[in-house]
Amino acid sequence: MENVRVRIAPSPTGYLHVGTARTALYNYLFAKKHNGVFILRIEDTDKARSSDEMTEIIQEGLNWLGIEWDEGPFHQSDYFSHYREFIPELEKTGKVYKCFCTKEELAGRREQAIKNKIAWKYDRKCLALSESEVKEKIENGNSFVYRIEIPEGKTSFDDLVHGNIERDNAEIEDFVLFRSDQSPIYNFAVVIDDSRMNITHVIRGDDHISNTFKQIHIYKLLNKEPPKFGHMPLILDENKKKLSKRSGTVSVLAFRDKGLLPEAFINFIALIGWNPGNDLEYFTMNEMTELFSLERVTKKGGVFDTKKLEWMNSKYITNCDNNRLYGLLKPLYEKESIILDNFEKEHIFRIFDSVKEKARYVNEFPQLTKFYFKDITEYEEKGMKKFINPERIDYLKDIIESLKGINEFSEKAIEGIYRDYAEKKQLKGADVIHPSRLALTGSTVGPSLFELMSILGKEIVLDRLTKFAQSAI
RNA sequence: GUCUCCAUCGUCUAGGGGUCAGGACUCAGCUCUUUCAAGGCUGCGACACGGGUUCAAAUCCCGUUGGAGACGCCA
Repeated sequence: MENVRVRIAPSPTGYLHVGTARTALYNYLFAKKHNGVFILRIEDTDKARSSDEMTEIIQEGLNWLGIEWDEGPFHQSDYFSHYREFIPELEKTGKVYKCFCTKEELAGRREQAIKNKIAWKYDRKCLALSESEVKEKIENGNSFVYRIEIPEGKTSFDDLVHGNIERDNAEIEDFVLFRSDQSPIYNFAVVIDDSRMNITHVIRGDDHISNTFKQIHIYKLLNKEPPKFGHMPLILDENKKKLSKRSGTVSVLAFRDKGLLPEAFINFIALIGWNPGNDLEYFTMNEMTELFSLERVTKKGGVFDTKKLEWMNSKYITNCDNNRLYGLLKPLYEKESIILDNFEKEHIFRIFDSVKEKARYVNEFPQLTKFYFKDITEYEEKGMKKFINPERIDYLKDIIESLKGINEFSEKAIEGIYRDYAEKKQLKGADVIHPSRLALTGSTVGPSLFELMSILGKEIVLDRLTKFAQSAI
């Protein structure tokens, strides 16, 4: 494939939508795969709803995900005054006409049609206007929009994922091209932009299929060659509805803030609506680029399964480099008044390693590892009832004495003490381990006891254990 | 309502005339184990329905049903 040029054209609505992110990903992958160009274009025709800040948020989201664009961001609004330059050319075709129907009139007739159970479509009232009538209305200062006259026949295109899609033109209304203020309507602006930017493949969501028919008519009117179109299945919520704000979290950045790793998110989202054709489902962006093809995009809408996303994230966390985690987690720990820089990096890394495979979200780390940094003030009640009794406190006291004798406070040495003691006293390991865990972490769950003791260090361990033994009962 | 798209375990999906219909997430159980996870193993679990074509249909065709999307001077 030559000179592939693709784009995403999000409208800046305040956040980067999950669906937009996946569209961006597929476009990006497609471009990379074919050594093409991926363009970011901000669809900010609707001035009232757009701002620079929103545009930045979109870029921030894309950056976070590692989706890089080659050109842009371009702003549709920068080109705003140019669209109307097409009006004379359009009028010359004779396939565009002025419509003087007001919004109110239209709304009334539409309502009536619905009442009569007739499918509403613009009724071409103004197409019937004579030249003099048009002139008169203009002179009277009536405002008008431009509509396209859709010819009879059928419109079809060869969709890259669905195959041939056809629609009777009778189903397509004479839609508006320019508003009464001469600003272009979305479909027109898109065609002009895509055409100007030499977009070769328009890869977007299924919800644009009906727009595609309209856009094809605009291409025809302008005598331009339309690009290839590929419509991919929508991402659905748990109710199988198109993923929307109502569905819950749809903002990509919100997932970041929740503690997701971008690779996990990308990996997960790629798999809704595409697969490499084998059992592989854990891969990097580069691997994905190799594997990707439009032919393997599925047709059925896919549900966004948070459980699977969490599983994916936990896998990525387990494999995440400690240095990177450190950077990610530093601010999170600071919120808990824990300053990571006050400790040896090696020490911190051991702490990370001890909980890595438990975390589903990066943000869980501070809570999971709090006991390493702070004294224990509260002990889990259930655990106290279950594991603590006078006898066990006596065991603990014995163990404290033995622990004192260790020079190198290693996992192995510590385990030796516990095992020997349990054996000597004919106890189960659990009888001595659980109370210690409780004393050291305040909890019944956590990393391996011997590992966490070794990380904690002899001094703190003896201190906490002793305090506990003295005050627990 | 009209048009368009879609239809394999609860979810993501593989398979596209002959398969024990495979994998992953979830869930359950077992195992490992000092706990929780992780890991390993096992299990539950699907071709929407009805016709056709064919020796043979989850797979091809038609229909039905179901679901979704689009129907703005929004994008």
